[in-house]
Amino acid sequence: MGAVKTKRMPRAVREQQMLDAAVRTFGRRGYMAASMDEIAELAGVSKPLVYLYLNSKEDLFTACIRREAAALTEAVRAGVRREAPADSQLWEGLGAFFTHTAQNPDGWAVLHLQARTHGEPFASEVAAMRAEIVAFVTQLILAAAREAHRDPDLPESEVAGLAEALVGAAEALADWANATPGVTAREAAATLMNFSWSGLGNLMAGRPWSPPAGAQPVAAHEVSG
Amino acid sequence: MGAVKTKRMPRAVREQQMLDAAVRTFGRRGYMAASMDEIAELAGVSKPLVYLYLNSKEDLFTACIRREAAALTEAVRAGVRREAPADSQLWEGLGAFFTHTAQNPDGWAVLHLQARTHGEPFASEVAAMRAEIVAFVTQLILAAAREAHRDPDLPESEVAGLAEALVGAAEALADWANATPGVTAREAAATLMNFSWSGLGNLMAGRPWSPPAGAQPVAAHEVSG
Amino acid sequence: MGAVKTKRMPRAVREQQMLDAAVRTFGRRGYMAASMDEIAELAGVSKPLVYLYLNSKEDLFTACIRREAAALTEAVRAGVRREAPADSQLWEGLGAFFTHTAQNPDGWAVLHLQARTHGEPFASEVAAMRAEIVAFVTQLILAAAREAHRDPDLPESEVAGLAEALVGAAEALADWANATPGVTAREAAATLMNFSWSGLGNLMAGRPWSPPAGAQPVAAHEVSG
Amino acid sequence: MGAVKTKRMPRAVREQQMLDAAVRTFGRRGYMAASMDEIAELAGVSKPLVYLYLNSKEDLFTACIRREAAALTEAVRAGVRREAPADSQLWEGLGAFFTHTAQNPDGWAVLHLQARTHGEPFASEVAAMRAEIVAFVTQLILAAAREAHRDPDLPESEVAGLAEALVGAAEALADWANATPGVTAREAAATLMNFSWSGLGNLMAGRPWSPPAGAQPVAAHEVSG
DNA sequence: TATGAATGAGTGTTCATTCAT
DNA sequence: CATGAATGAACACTCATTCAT
Repeated sequence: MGAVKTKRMPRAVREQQMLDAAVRTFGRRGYMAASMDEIAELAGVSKPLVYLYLNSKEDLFTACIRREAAALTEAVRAGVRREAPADSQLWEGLGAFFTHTAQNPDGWAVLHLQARTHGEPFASEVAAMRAEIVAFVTQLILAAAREAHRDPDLPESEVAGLAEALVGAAEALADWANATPGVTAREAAATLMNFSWSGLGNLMAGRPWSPPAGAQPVAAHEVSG
Repeated sequence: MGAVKTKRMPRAVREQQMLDAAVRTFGRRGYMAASMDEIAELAGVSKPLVYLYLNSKEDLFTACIRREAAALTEAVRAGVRREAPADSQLWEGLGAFFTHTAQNPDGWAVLHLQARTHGEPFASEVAAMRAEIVAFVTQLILAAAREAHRDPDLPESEVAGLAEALVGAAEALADWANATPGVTAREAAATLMNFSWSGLGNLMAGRPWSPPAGAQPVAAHEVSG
Repeated sequence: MGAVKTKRMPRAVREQQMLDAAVRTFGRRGYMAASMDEIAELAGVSKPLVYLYLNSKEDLFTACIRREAAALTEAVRAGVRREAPADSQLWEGLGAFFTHTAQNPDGWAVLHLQARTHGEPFASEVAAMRAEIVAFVTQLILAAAREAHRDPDLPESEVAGLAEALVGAAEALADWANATPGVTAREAAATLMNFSWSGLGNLMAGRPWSPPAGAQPVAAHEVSG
Repeated sequence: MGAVKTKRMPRAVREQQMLDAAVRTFGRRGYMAASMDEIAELAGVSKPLVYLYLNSKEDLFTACIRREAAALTEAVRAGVRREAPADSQLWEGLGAFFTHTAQNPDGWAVLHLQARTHGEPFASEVAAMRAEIVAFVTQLILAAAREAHRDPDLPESEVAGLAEALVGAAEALADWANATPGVTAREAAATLMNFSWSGLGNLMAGRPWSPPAGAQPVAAHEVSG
């Protein structure tokens, strides 16, 4: 199952192989239960090489967190057209988010489960990424208020709480979609848009949210597949 | 800080002391980083006694999960008047939930962080509790539809997704409230009710949700205290 | 060659067994080349027990140094009659010193070779013991001057240097006596008394130093053996 | 602080750079704690080159011992006028010895501390050099006896012991002088001449040894500098 | 000549777990 | 009922050493 044993690779390539193996192992076993032996074997290299390139288990885990956090935020960023209306941006962002977490379950487990469970310095590493996302959602909510020609008389902390709730819901739905066969990224995004934009009250009243024309909730290749 | 060393306690009492120590240690250090030595010392007993009563680290952790899961579900159950309208029940349940998680941060960490991060058999143990809560919320949503005199033409899986989203949002807000000084259980519950019941769209339109008369968002003793 | 495997010893006894094994191993292999595995095996216990009782390799080595330093200074102290003339005291002290180092070659190696070669905190540990001995010799030299009814117009630092030289000569002769079959502690002591008390010049002139009546250069049992 | 990285040096030069780095590292860290990585980096070359030129860590250390032993004996030899009286030769030899050890503390540490502490084959390597010095001192003592027109009725082994004592005292004083600010090589030599030539007894009687006219206790360039 | 890439073997240390009392 | 004494098994980490280029 490990990578084919190829010898004499340039350092950059080997490092990525190691990070791949580490993300997979950390994501499945957890930070402490993962052994450097197992990671090295899965990467197809000897343990000393892992230490030569990545210094320590702690540094290796931190590198995993950073790489996966960057990949996730980049995926969301790339999926959102910043000039679109607020609900379109949210719809697109959620689509990109659920698509990415579905395609990278181990990376998602590292970020969402493992990094938060093993104290400093890992927790703050992933907290920084999460804060970035929460800030983005907060801006979206304020933009929606502006678009509705309303002063956001909601206090700051109230908006922060709403953004937290939305992000938390998205995280839970990502786990749920990964664990429930047959639920696509698009469906998860639609469920969350309905929930968050219309609210349960409106849903009950028969007024669901519907995707704006032209919004792209998931990557093109996913739709065609 | 450990329990005062008293001799000859009845078994049930000793066991609770051990579970107290274990929940605290597991919640703060994590499952793997917690050592049986530390737990035994914190409980004020010798290590062999922990093994005599609780068999193994795995069994001890499982016992922690079960006890904390039971305590949490019981707290929510006790906070909800089952004959009240759906939104009242949700409001009361959320109040009870945020109150309990705020008062039991270690137990909440065991359930929400540690138990889910260390594979089987712990993950399914806590998944069972979570499924129970999700099922309760699902029933609430269906009841709300009935109260609104609408057939729930929403497909089953759609409702399940909504319930997952709501529960996920609640979990995130519990962490947020615990980490943000000055946010009370009542405020967290109100934020989530607004978010989930009215939806962001209605909030923007100036139609927030407001607590029904007679609903108790938090346990009575909390209000009086 | 290891101690007979006896089970369930009281802690104090086991600790001495471990120190015995450690002194022997450190003395022969050196601090770094000695492995905790080897020490544990030689002591007839498992490695975790060594750690349980003695904490770390560093602490174990420090404990060895302290025990051997205490034993050596105690042996010298016990061999010297403090009310005797200065040269008698030196003669007795040297006898005790050479006897002890001959009977404890591993302990002597720990003190004289290993502890000084591996930096702090070991070096200062043994330096303290050595300083004590140098101070004792310094007092002896000053006492000799007083006995000769001379003001010691030798400057302080000069006397310190003489004491250093005498102690250094004793250390070298201890190694030499241990390495040269047939050289007894008594002979080594006599050689050094001649060298230091009479000086080469006097020896050449046919005026060697001779042991004062009643002085005991070596332990009684050694003489009879 | 390492040598400037210059390419294409002749082999002999590169080898000396490596030995310089090795002596410094071995002298400060000890044989086992010194890593080939550190030595290579300090020498400004890659690790394989060190192995190409010097074969192994053991061989490298042996080469260090040999070079430093040769340098020390050569320094002493160069400082002594072989046709002078015995005490002059000793005085000059000691001066050269203390000067050299003060100027080469790392080399002295290698010879006096490290090489003797790590077993064969290093111990016998340095023992050979030491034996040479002891033999030289033995000859000096016998020559002094001849000069005093006395048959050395001292037995061979007695003279050997005296030489051992003198050399041991010199070694200890070298360490002492290096560790004690303000003690010069000349003072150390004078102290040891007094101690060994006159003896404590004569010192007490007010008959110290005094340097013969024309004797050179330290290298000429030191005096002028 | 010179080196970046790579590893086998071993180190100190920890921990869950079990006896004998 | 309760514990001091003890260990098998594993883990993170390091280092001398060697290829392939």
